[in-house]
Amino acid sequence: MLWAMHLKSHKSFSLADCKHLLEDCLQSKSVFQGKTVHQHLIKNHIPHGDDDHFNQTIEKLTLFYLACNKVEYARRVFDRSPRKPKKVVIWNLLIKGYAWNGPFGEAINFYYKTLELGIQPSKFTFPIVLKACSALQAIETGKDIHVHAKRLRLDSDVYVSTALVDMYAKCGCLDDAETVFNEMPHRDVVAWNSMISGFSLHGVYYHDTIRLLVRMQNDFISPNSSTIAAVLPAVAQANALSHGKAMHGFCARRAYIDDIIVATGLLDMYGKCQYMDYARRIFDKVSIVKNEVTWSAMLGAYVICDFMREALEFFLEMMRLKDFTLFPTPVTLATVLRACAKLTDSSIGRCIHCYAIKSGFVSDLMLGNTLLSTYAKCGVVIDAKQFFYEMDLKDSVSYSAIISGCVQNGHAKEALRLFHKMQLSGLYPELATMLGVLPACAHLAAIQHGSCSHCYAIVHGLTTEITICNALIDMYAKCGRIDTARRVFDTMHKRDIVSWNAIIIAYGIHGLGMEALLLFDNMLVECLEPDDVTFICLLSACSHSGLVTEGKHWFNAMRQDFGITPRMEHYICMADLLSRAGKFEEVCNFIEKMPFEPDVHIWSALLAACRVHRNVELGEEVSKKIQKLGHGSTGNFVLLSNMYSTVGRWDDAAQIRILQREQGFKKSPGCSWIEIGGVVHAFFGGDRSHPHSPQINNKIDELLVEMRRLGYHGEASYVLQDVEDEEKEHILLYHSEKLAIAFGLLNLSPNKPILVTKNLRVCGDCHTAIKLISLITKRNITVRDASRFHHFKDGICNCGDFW
DNA sequence: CTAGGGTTAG
Repeated sequence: MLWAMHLKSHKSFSLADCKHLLEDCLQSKSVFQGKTVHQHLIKNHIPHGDDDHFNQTIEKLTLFYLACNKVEYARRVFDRSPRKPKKVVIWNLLIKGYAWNGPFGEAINFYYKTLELGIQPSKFTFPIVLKACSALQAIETGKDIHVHAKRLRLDSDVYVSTALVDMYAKCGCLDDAETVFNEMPHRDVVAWNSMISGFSLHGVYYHDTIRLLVRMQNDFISPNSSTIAAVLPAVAQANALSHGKAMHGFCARRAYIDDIIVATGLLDMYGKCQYMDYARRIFDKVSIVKNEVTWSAMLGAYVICDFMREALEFFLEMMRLKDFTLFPTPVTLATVLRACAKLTDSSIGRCIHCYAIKSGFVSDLMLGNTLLSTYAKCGVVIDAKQFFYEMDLKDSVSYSAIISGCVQNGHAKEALRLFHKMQLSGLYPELATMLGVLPACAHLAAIQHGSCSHCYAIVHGLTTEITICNALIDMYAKCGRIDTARRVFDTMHKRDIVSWNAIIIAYGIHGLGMEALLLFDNMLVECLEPDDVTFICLLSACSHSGLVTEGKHWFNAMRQDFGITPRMEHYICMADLLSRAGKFEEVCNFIEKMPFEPDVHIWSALLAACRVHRNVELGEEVSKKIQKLGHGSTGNFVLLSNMYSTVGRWDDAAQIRILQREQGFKKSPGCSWIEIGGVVHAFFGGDRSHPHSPQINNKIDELLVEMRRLGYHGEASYVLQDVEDEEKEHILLYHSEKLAIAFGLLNLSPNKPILVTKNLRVCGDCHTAIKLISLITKRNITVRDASRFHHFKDGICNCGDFW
């Protein structure tokens, strides 16, 4: 009313009018009207009023803008007014505005500005500004402010000291938090809650959290619902079901269960402890209104407990609810996406993506990162990459996700490129980043990148993490440095089952089966329970070293002595072990007695052995079975065709190749690579694209002369094309592994070992040739192929010519 | 109160 009157009369407002108007604005929250009054005040009244008037007016304006959630306007009150208010209450208001809604740095800036102006902070200033410190994890600033509080003797105030405890705890400085906490003259429930939630937040301190909870009760302070809500996530993470149940009982007695936050916490705890029924019962029984967090937690419980169908149905149920106060949030969507990733169903993922776009959530960083990793986990790495490039805000999680996504889908080189890009963009690699980078180095056998990553991990204190060491063991082993892998293993102060599995298979792929068995014995001596993966590692190690008796023994023992039922993978290892050893009758019996239908991998293992042992009849039979299963793969066509060529049945070999082409299977080209000076050089068969190609070919010709003298003639059977023998030798000479080795001989000093990596299995002719090259050049040559390491030395390969 | 990236085997 007043407002309209004045607008019509074109009269200017008096100071009293302004105050009235501001009250009015505070009620209606009309920013526009408030701004008009603000401008008027600056023009006409603020410069002339006395201090009291000035302070009152500024306080009202600030309050008004903050009530409208307009911190930036509130700030303008300060910036534009001709003098600065001297009352700390007013400054506290603005600091509070920033400390609650950000940008948090401004809260700290304004705090220091009050100091500059000689205004003494009050006991209300400290809790506010400390909140901003914890939001920014600005521990140094927090400590500085702690000193100020001490100087003013405000640090013993219960509000201030609780805020200090909270700040230290949230910044991870639990020792400092506890010191302040212990020095408090008396502690109320809020102080206890700050301390407890600090420990609870950093999930690793579960026992300290519980210890505090007990201490709290000894102090005759009873936990309230906030205490329980703070502790439950830690209980959930620690999978401490018995504690969780006790808390459930406690909550029921105190009727805390009617608090939706507590109920959600309990539900989530049961879900994470795999107690689906209890979780659902809480969800159904809750008498108060459930919010979107409760729904998301329930959805998460379904996903964790592996009830995927139910999870998706539950999500649809939530979408169908005709409740306009309940919508899926980014967290809900991220949880459904986890279900998609587990189901490897990218089509549902795409639907969620669409929904996210429609509801304006795509720019949510957490959701974006989940979406990105879902695409990668579903194997559609192209979509993952596209989404990654289109994200306008990326953090280290985004990079970690795309790096792992690339590695898991076989794009290791791309992963290293992205890692480099990440560093250029000023983001710091974290634990999870390195857990993506190290497997990339392992895949590429890029030892220089690998050891650089190792250095990075040491400098950043990551080598205390078991997971990092496990990845390092694998990386060194796959880069041919079995000794370094062992050193990492030996110097770990704590090992888990993955560490043992990694080192066992490391020896396995290097053809050191006896060492692998010895390590397995050590593991049993240390009273560590082997798991199903351990036996896959062990059996595969036996297979690579032809340890048939030992393999059979442990295969039987795993069920009888360790209570582990063999999975398909274990049967595949056994089929591989027996057939490599040429025990065809035994392997056929073994397959017949399997408790499930043999899959394509079983037959592939057998087919590969048929080629090595030239067992054509069985090979043909096996190949028919593979065809029947409809799982023909390029590798199997190649094996069969190679087998026919080996025995000189060229027509049949050609027939298979035609069939392969008809069915649309392309042989992936053989590719070998070698890392020199941190650069990975890759070669394809007959490749002349490398700048040093002439020198490489000269080197091969030079070697050929000596190899011929030692009786080498190209093993024509390894050439797929039906061409003249002389030409065959020519094709064989420029196989990718030979090119890479020649390049290594040219570029590495004689005392350095040569490591070449190949994407497929090494070809038989190359195997013979490399043995001779190791003899002629007196060099140790290592070739890592798709399944294992071949160490060539003095004309012998440690695989014993079986691979 | 719910929530993103992650080591071993085939």
